[in-house]
Amino acid sequence: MCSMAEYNPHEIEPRLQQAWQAADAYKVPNDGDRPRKYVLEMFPYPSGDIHMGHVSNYTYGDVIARYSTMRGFDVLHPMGWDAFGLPAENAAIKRNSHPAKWTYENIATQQASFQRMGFSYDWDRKVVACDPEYYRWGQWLFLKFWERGLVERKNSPVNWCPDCKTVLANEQVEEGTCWRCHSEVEKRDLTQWYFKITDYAQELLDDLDQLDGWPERVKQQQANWIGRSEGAEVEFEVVPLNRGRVSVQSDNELQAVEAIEQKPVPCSTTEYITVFTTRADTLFGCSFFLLAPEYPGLMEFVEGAGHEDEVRALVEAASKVSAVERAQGEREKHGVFTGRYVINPINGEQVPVWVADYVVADYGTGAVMAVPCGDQRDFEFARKYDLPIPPIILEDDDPLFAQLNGVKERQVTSVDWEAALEAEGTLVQSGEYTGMRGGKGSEGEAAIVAALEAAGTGRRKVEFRLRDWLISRQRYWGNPIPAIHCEHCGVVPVPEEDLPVLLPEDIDLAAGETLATHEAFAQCTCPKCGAPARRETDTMDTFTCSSWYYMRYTDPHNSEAPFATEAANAWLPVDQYIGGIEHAILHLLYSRFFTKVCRDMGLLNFDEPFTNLLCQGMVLDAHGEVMSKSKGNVVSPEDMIDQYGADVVRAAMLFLGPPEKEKLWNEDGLGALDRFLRRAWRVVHDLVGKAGEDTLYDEAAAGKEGAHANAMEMKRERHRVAQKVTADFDRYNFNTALAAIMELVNAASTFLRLKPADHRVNCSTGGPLCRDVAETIVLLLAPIAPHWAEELWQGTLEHEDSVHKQPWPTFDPELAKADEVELAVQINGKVRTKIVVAADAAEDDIRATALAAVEADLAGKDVVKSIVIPSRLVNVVVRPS
RNA sequence: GCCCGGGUGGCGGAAUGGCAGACGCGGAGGUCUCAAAAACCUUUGGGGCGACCCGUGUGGGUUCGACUCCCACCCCGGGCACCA
Repeated sequence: MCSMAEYNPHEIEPRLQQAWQAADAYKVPNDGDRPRKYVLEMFPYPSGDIHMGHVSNYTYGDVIARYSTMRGFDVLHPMGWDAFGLPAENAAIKRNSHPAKWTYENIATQQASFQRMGFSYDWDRKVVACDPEYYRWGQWLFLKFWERGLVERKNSPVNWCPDCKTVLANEQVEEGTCWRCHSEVEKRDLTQWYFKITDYAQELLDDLDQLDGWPERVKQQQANWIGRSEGAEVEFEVVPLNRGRVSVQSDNELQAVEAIEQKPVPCSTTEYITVFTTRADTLFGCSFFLLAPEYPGLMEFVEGAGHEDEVRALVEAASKVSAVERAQGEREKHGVFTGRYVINPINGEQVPVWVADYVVADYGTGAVMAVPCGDQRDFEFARKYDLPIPPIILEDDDPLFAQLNGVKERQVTSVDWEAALEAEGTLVQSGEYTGMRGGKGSEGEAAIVAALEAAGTGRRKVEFRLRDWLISRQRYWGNPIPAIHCEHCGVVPVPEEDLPVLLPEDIDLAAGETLATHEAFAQCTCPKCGAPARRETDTMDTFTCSSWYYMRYTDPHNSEAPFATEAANAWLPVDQYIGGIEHAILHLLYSRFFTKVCRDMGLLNFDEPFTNLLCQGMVLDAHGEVMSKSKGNVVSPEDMIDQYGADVVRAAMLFLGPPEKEKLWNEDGLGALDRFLRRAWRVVHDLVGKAGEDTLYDEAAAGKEGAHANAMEMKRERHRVAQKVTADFDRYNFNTALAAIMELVNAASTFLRLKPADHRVNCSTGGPLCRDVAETIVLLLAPIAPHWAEELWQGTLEHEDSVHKQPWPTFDPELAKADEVELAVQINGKVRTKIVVAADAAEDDIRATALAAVEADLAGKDVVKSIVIPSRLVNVVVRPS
């Protein structure tokens, strides 16, 4: 008997990592003959050292990848870096250095940490987004998108971050602040580049239904963000200024009439203003009409109507409201009358046009028909400015309903309600539609839309909240947009053969130099006419880089195309994607969009990039607080590896709880899992008879009898646990899988202790049961503690090959079952006693045994019935006799 | 306001409608030791000497039986939000 080596991760881990690297252990071919599985974790931003979020995310991915390999798959498990972006640029400016230097240094640091963690990546497929060999294909895709009409350059109000000195996409504004630096964003009118993601809005929404493997909340968030509304657009004819109004009903209108008389009548170019509404059923209740302060051509529209000054003042005031304030929700509404009128197409009524700051300019048409009786916002506005609130929809128990039920013409012109009726109701004072049900998608709505369609003044319309994706950034460290501005030819794409447009390396960012001021970069010739021209100096949003990197991994060295369609279709879609919930909208939505466009280009043959999505919960400190430098509660993965080794860190992370839940990091877990791996290490040694002198057998406690029973129990436990762990791995419950492995180790430990001395000889010289238990423990732990398992497999268990190339342990469900089972016996659902019966006992026998066991409790009661649940319990239902 | 999650011991967390609290942390007691660490053993939801009683956010319901399903409410977390 040789002496047992102590578990020493600090010696084992570096040695095995080198061995794996030397053997290219995790390289996967594109043309393997095993079934394929693509396991992918969201690639990191190289922001510095790795943190606990990385440890969590990539440990899950690694365990799933290793498990999948053992289950017989060729597993694609790559890693790369999302390397463009502002943090690198800011760090470079601060240190008077270059973003590339900072980025590549951090990549080296992170890669070393990942290797120390024992992650099984195919490093041959490493993708770095700021590498020209990668970003040239991002430019190529941009050109292809452009050819397909999915690139647009337009002027509109955009979100500008004054700190980051760049524009932001809608998705990158959080409560009116920049998602990175949380400075307040400003609205600016700028000409920018867009990807027309809205062309895919409907499909992006519909296909969420295909994503059975995605968390419900992520799909919900995307659906919310896309924000589909079914309704109708309705055209309101604009009353020309010179026609004016005949009757005057309010002071506001009186002012309007006076104004018209004083001013020359301009020639109106706008004949109709279109609105979008989901409540066409309430059209008869439209008593005023609203335009957003940012409504295009607003000032021309009000010119000459006598209220220009008020309108201008309101527009100015609205523009000063900060995005943060705007995001704060319910605010006091402000508006002014414009002096103009439009005609309600359903009843020919002229209604006054107001400008109101609660109308959102970039949703629908920026114009709204106001129905104060049916919309709370319009109601509040009408109250504030003393505008009429004609009732056209009522609940049947409304006192007014008795009076207006069936009344088609307007009798009541305004009501004095507390709030609008936004629910369903019956239409009144609504002409021929009176008496119909009103509400979203109601009978009344359908009838009125049909009438508008017949009259040509309205039609069905679907609106989306989703805006086009603003992709241009006024920053250096990004992928240059491959476009050229020519005085003669306009905006021209860079010819494909000229790609990549290389990001110049010589730039002095600290001195304020930008691509726009970098003349050597900006000056070029027009590819169409050859005249001197200027290059586009904006770069692309980094999210364009992360929208297709998972495609590149399938064919990372391709110099002819972003990837070979064959390779991509063979591996993709990603079978298991793993990442943080913070990307629920941004990255996941953009990637879905890219996939659909690439499909339409014929590059891919599937609709959705990620079949299954695991959103891991955040790692918080022991008190549930987010870890941050400012709070000083950040723990360093490197320090933990130094102290305990990677396998302990991995196991401790997994043991915290189920992956999708938030995890409270507790240092005690490291000690616990360190103890466990050491204990399991000793048990494996003991099982195969390599126990040292120091191994403690409790000879006194060892029973003289029952050795056979103990062995049977050990065997049962081995099969039960293998079955349980397999099921837990399949549903990614690694915490309970670990708990089950602990039970197996505990059982083996007990088995060794209780085993009579003469049996010990049998087992300790490699008895088949002990060896099977030892190998099962090692194989079950192999995905979680890869170094620990490899050392035991190749060292203690003396196998040639790697444990990570072994098939996953099998189990026999029959052997996992006990011969005898304990059942609870309940009376009326309360446990009274327990009985032990044969596992395959007949139901009637169980019932008889149970009834006999509780006989004393049944005195004076009638047994109504008894329910037998095999292997669980017997419930005797009684009633007093 | 609308839409998703989630409330279980001192703590992290387990439980296809079937004995609530697996596994681990922490606590208590013990073995070994001159002592300590390590390791190992016993014990540990609350109450009661005890037979027993009470316990999964609250209140109802369905069921032989509910942490689990249904209804209402409270609290916590997240998303959207003046989106017509």
